[in-house]
Amino acid sequence: MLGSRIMAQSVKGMRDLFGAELRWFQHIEDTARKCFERHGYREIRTPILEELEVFKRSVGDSSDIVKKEMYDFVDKGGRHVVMRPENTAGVVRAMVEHKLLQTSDPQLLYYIGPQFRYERMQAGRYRQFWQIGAESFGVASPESDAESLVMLYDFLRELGLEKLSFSLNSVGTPESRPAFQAAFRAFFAEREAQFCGDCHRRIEENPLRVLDCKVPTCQKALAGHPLISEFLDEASEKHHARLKELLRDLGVPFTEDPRLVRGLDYYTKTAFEVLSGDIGAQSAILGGGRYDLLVKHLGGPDVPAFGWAIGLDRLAMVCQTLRGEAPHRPPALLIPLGDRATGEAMKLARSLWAAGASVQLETRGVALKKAMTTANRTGIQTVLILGDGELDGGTVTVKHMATGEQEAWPLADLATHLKTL
RNA sequence: GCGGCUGUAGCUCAGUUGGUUAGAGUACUGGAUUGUGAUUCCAGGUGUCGUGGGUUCGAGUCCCAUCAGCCGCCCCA
Repeated sequence: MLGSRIMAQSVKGMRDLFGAELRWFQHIEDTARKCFERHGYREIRTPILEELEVFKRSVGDSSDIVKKEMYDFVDKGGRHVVMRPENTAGVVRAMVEHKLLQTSDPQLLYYIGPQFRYERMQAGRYRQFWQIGAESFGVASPESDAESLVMLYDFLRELGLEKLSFSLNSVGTPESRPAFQAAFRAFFAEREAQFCGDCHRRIEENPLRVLDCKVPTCQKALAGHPLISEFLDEASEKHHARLKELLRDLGVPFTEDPRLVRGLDYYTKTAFEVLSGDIGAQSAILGGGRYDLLVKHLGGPDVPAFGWAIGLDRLAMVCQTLRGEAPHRPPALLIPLGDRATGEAMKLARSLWAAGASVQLETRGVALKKAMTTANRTGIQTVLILGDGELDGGTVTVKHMATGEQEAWPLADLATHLKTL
């Protein structure tokens, strides 16, 4: 690299995770695993690269994701592959490929991993972003929707997000939707001139999204528009009514949003999302719903499914805003003083590690003052000082950084003491 | 993809109508205090002024391009 500099900069939209933010990621992931496993969900990990066709057939050709946001390329074997823009399609593909749905047993799965979309950068929107999601296959009942939503709700509460509320809607089925779409198109045609250019595009590609338009004149023109709920088939309607009843009984707060639609084409019946005001315009932190036809559509058996995905980057942002530092327990710092103690400290630390205690060992051989400064900066709460005096007495001097208090602990009790901190 | 804003020390920022040696706070390093941090005092280096080109006797400052980030839209997690 003579005469030139290495560009020390990550690729646009890609970022490094470390420090306080990564601690939130870790805490959220740990909490998710614990919550989901408790419900009987098991982890699945699918590849980042999938065949293009997987997303074309699941997410939908007309979606922005497939039309312009995918990292796709032709590999050396001539395969047109995509870095997954979401994880549901890959999970379904895996379930079908491994014939895991040739059973009447429900299959409950969750995933945690990076996803990729080529989008314009903005706060909370990255080109590599992380999602946590859960999918349940094989159960068509509203009880299944409710179980999944309760798990999600309890997970978010465990993270301390108690004020969030779900927006809920039913988008019906392919049988019920044409009637609604026809009515909606007719409604649109009557006042066509009042709608913006984007809406004219939407009415062709994905009519439901016209309901989402934020242009004030469009919202005005939408007054008295046909509601999806007026066109629902009986099964969808009963399903939706029962789900709402269950959620009320279970104390899961939700508001009905008859205009709620989702960007992915595969949803049927239940659709929901949660927004947060804490992250600017990038306000959707999670979304999901029922997708009873996707499995069959991807070549599998006719198996109903329900699932959702959370944006981990945005969730971490919300947690940081609401709660500041992620909960974490830094280890104690063991500082040896003098040659004799330096040798003994290593053995002592080893026995503490073996006993399951958390101890960081000061190995620089620096002055106590210097080591204390480091401890203070690192947020270490407990410092263990081991010098000649302590060695002779079979103790270690323990300093509690918050109070400045010191005491002598017998070496024999050290591990148990540390674990109760 | 569309519209707008910003880029100066590790961090937060100042820097006059272009003017010669680029500043403050904080953080950092050492000392006051050789076994005690966060407080106090003293001393010390903070830097391709995002990058490249242009205008000019002279550019952190003006112009163009480019890169990165931010805000709104679009979309979504």
